[in-house]
Amino acid sequence: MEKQIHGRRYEERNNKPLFKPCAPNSVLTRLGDKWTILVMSHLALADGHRLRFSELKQGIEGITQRMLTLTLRNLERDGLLIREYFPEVPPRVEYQLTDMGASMLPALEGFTSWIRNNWPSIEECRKTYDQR
Amino acid sequence: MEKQIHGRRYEERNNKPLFKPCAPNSVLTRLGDKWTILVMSHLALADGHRLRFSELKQGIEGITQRMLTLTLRNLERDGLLIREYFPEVPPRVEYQLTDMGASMLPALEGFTSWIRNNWPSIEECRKTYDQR
DNA sequence: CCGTATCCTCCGAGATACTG
DNA sequence: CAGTATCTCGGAGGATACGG
Repeated sequence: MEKQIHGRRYEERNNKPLFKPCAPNSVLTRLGDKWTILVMSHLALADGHRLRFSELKQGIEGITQRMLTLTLRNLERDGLLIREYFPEVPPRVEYQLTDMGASMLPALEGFTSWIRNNWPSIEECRKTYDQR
Repeated sequence: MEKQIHGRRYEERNNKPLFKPCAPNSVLTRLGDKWTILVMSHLALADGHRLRFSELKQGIEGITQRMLTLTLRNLERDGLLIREYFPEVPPRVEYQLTDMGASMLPALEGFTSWIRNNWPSIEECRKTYDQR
């Protein structure tokens, strides 16, 4: 029988729960990396108005060309944004969120506010734990 | 001036947004790793009833002693669970979520369901993208 | 039983340089 | 302008062995 706790599926074997790693976790993994949320937030702020590569780069402190490219490619691969290439000289490339991409950050907002509310406590716990 | 989009803070410089990496993102990073959510889910299922190290290990498919230990230590460090050591022979160690820990997965549930709803589409996009 | 100690491999991610 | 191509380093995470 398939059961769930807080949206996480698990099996029951010999009356004991069994949890398994699963692929959809890769979505959380991506969101947890250093740049993904910043890129998506910048695009969300543009709100349908497309942004150029250079605009994104300037709007995200410390990101390198390479990491921006990788982050954008991953998001494109997942269908969260659309890349549009204009073969001009010099070249121009514009990015915008897909509908699915635009729906992602709002869906995350509940948890974002949990983090904001609990962050001071977490930081405090880390300090306490680390001094020993 | 401090502004926000979907709970993400950013600055405004020369009328352009500027996003920066921030420390609270480490919470998402941890949740994105391979084992953290599985460990927390198992503890959440126990619902206040404490679990032994070996119970956790048996209930999470494929986890090694080392990774379970590391995951538990990180969660303890963040104040999300409590570790209780009983100096018996053989030794016994029990774990349970703190109140903050117990509130975490429910806060994440909205986004979990977003993932579940959009996962088929994401998988499809990846396949399409990968064949070229 | 509940870990720690080693060793190893792989990949994320930064720095830097080059190009259509 | 918007990228690749290399190189490098460190840390995540697995396998295995040992210890209180």
